[in-house]
Amino acid sequence: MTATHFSTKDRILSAAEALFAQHGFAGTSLRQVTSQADVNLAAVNYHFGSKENLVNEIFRRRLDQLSQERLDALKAALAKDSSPLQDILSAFIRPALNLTLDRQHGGAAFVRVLARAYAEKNDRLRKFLSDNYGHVLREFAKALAGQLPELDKETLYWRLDFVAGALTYAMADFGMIKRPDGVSEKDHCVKSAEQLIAFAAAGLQAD
Amino acid sequence: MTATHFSTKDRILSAAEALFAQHGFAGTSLRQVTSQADVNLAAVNYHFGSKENLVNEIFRRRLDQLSQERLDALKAALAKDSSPLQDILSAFIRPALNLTLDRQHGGAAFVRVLARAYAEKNDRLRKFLSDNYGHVLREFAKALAGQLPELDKETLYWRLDFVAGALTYAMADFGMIKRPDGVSEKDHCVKSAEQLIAFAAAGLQAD
DNA sequence: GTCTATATTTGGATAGAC
DNA sequence: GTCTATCCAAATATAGAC
Repeated sequence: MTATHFSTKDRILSAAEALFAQHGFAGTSLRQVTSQADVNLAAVNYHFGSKENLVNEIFRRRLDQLSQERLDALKAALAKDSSPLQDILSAFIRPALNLTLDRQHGGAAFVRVLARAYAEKNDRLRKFLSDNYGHVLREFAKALAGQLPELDKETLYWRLDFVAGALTYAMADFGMIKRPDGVSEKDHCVKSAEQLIAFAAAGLQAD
Repeated sequence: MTATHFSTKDRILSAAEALFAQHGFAGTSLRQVTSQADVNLAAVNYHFGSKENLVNEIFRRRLDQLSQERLDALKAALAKDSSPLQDILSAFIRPALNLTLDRQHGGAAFVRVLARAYAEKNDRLRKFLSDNYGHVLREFAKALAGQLPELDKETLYWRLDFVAGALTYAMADFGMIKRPDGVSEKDHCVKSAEQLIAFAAAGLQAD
């Protein structure tokens, strides 16, 4: 396979990701997917077995990479002499927000798929995500707890939930903030990350 | 109509709200709705014209009340000699979290419907919400700006987005935090509000 | 306003040729 | 691995009796 060739499987994944981002899982038909991917209707069931499994594969393709980037960044932050809160938060937040930059490869669409997944609260999908990627969150909770020794565990978990909510919201571009015309996408993303890290660090350290 | 009588229309609204919360808009069929409401399949189209209009009516029923409660609480907070940040945030956050307590009347389900609405990013629905309830958010932004004079407008809007995200996330119970067995629902809600207000106030005041 | 019955469309999935 | 054709279930919506 050359660098410019995309297999039927890849084309289906990318088309499905874009459509799921726009219309949701239930709101997207396999006919739309195969049409946009320019493959035959039967191809989805051939390559993925079912619509549900196609959804799982979309998550796997993105989250394997995102988790690795987050853990690598966390490791680097913890390896330093001091590991300020901001560096740990940065390790969690920046790789996620960077996905929103990746329009070329559909990362931006995936971010919205992820936000939908939270809203859907599909039990099987949640179990899939928890089983496969829950350990990443636990690593970060542990690292943050180390920097906030005065905080009781319960409060820490509350606040981590709030950070996750703010991040999801910011990533999926739900809010009022729109990128101004003069600002590049990359600069906007960097700014988002800085703003969120400062906000989250202060919130985590509230009295 | 007596206090204990619920019209076909009301029963449809409540059943639809509960089902939309659980399975999403596209994921819920009118057959499920009419079956759960114990009305005939044809009743939805008779009373609401279409599925889409049924969705809008669900939002109208809840948001008219929520917006009024928020604005009343804001007015009360601003009428006092001093209006600390926490009181303004409380006016925004508590009425929303109180909805999660209202299991009797389905408010808890609506909260998740609202979270879905953000994720859906349905343009017609977003316009409906912005047109009808956008002024509430602007009132709060103005009030908060008055308490944070040193903050530039752009940063304020960023942080408001983060607060909205954290609130949505907390309300819809997406995160890791689960209500412990020994704690009543009401206590859990009060605790959520306190935690979020403290977190948001600190975040808003970050350097 | 409510019912039964049904028209019409659309969806996921599969069989079987190539 | 890919295609056409098709099955079958489920969906929205409507027509017309009561």
